[in-house]
Amino acid sequence: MDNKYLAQLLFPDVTKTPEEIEAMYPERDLAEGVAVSRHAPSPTGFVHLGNVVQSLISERLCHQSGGILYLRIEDTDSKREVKGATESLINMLAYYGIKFDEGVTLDGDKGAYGPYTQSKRRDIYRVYAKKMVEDGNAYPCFCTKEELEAIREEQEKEKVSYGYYGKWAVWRDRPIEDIEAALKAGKPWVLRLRSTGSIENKFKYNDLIKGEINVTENDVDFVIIKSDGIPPYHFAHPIDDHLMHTTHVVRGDEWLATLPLHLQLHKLLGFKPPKYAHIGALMKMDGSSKRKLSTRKDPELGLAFYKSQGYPRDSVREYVMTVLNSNFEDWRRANPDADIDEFKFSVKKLNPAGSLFDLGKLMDISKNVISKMTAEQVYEYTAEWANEFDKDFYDVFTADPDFSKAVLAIGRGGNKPRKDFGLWSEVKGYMGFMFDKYFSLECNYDEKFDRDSIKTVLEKFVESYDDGDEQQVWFDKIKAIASSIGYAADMKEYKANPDAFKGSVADVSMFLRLAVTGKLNSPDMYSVMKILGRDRVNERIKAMEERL
RNA sequence: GGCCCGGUGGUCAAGCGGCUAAGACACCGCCCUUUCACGGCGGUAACACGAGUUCGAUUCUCGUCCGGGUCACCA
Repeated sequence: MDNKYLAQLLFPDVTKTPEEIEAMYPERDLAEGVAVSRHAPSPTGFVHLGNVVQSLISERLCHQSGGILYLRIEDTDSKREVKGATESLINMLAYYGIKFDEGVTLDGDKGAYGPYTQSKRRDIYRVYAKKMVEDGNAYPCFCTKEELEAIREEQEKEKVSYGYYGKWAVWRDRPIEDIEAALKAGKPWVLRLRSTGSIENKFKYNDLIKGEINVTENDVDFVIIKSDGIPPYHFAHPIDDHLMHTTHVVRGDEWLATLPLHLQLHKLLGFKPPKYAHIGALMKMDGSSKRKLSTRKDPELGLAFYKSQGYPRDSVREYVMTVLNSNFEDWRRANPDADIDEFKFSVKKLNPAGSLFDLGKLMDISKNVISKMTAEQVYEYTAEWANEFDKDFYDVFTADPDFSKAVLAIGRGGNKPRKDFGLWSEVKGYMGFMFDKYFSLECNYDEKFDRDSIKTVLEKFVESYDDGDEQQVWFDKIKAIASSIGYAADMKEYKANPDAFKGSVADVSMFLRLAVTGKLNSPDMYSVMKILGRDRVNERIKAMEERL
């Protein structure tokens, strides 16, 4: 068959040559060993934690070596595309601190290797598709969906592996006349790879993460140009990554199965394949078994969820890092204040299996991250979060910034900061009582304390409270009250002989705490009262007296 | 089902032929404490199973089992 003739027949619109395209994508001027990688999601409208994991690995790989990271949008499947998805993708990745050097941005493409959106690269792909035909590496297939289904059914019956290969590849060796006739009849067609591989041939491949893996050559004539004229991922990937000079590809290990195909395509196109790093998928507990995190089934694990729950961006990053590199936590302990990017990330340390996502651990990390922030930072982040997700609280919280910041400053700083919350959404529960609007009694006094004692404590406190008192004076007064009603003023004394007292100064403090904050746990009472001011403190305590 | 990947405590995770098998989270105790916290100390708890190689296997090999992934004109 005359391949040139066939190529012209199939792609009469393609006039450019691969050489001309190549000329538009010159070698990058980078030192040897520098990584160029990309994050290449498809705009399905759902940003997953897996996106952060993947992009973070790529990002470290690139920036640690002084290389380039770019964002490419893989939208070759128009059916799956969701409007506005690209935008939210960009926003979300930016929110979590992934910095791209080039690629798609909110203001269009940035960089000299674009376009970075696959749907805009149709003409480029077709040049290579035409070349594939010219080289005898591809041919048109006019099978209908029904015919393909029939083939599959037959394969199921014969218990052979599925796919368009060997004798099942019915259009692979059709004479040119048949093709011309089908074309003339206006039948839709796809372009298929004329696979040169055989499942008899196995070879070893060295994956950056999985190490040496056994693979079998691909013998399936995969579709490389769909009937809409656009290539599927398999064909767009080698072309894009070659032209954009990608050196490292980080992707989920669901791609492992098609690695032979990708390698084959690179070879046929005359490209040098990038290094692949296949990472295990993030898992989730489903009943009693693990399963891959699914975009369909687990919307609650999308990034939008974390954001709306108020997980600090830095926490998510720290958490992902601990999952990726087990020595990260040790490093963090040794360098508590270092920038996360100073950590030496290593792909070799990546766990080849998928990890189960651990919300509890994330929360712990989050609490630590927040505990290291200044009151100012906590205020800003909380306000930012509340402004989007809890408007009511936002208004109250930001009405008097200094007041809020003063509350947030309690127990902050020093080397043993409080760790009360790990989510911005928890700030309201933590300090809401400081605002009359949210103040309420969340619990009540234990039955074991007699009401008269409580009442006496409250009364005496109001009588003596002066918000100008130094903390020591303030506490001495509380101690005095404790002693006066038979409660131990000194914890040591109380512990030594608990039966000699009705309770301790801790209990007395609790009486006051509940009255003033409505809770059993709260930041330091002295500071709380001082910020609240004498009037409001007395007001609340008196209100409590009346309830008793 | 075929093919591929994986299997250390509840979870994450060190370990690369010889260890009482790290550490972190969670959980449970105790201690510290001028309240609430923070913190400190300690505890429960694991090499899926069976062969083989070896003087010796969590580490190597094989089989079994289990889990996951993939078999599209989706990525």
